[in-house]
Amino acid sequence: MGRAPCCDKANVKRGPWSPDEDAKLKSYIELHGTGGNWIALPLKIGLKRCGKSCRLRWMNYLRPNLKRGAFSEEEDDIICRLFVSIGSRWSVIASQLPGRTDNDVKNHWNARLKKKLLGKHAKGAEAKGDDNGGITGSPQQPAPIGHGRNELDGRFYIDAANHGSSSVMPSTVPCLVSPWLPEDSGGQALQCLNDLTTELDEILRFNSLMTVATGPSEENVMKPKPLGR
DNA sequence: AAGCCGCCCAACCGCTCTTCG
DNA sequence: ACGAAGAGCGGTTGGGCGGCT
Repeated sequence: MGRAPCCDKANVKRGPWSPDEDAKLKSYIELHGTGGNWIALPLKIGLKRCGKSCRLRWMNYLRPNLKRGAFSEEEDDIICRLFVSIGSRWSVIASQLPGRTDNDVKNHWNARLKKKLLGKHAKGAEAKGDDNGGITGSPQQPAPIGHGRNELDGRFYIDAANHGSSSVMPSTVPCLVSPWLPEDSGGQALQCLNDLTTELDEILRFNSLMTVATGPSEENVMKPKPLGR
């Protein structure tokens, strides 16, 4: 027996949101908050939408202080660095980019940065005559670092950051990282990766402490340094 | 001008995790 | 301790749009 659906799909509107629906959702949440129950929210407002859909709309589009438009070079660097360190933990990566949502980051990665990364790597591999494409694992999925909830649950990295234990990096990492590093040997790549991982741990630990102490705030977010390319 | 193609973004789907009774 | 419900997350899809032929 499968899991029960979160809402009655027959009686729920799907597809793009109308300005009227946006206005209803926005004004209600600004006045009353979410009440901690997204499933009940559309009923209260009178929207024929799934609670999950409301949450998504609010988080990705209606929420205040969202940054729209093109990603800066600095943001690109941050995304690439974090992706190299923790894989496709978009919510974690987005938390380091004030005003950006996980969906934004994910879309940006899939649309641009992935190609940028793979493009650079392809060039490098070509030059070195790397018949494996230089990437350990699937050529379409080059960054399974620490990703996969069963094998190496993403929370491990957060826990490592919060508790100061060391991180584990699979042997795939140097191949993946190399496009974002200066021309180097494997040893330099590993050293650079270690620095990166340490920095990430510090950042995540810092942000975690600040969030606990003062609540989430843009000022409290510590950002990684731009990549030296 | 029209058709094709690729890019990009909003939204959906299905899964796991967390919380609560 | 256990199960159900809700929340959150990452992967995927579909459609609008602009550029190219």
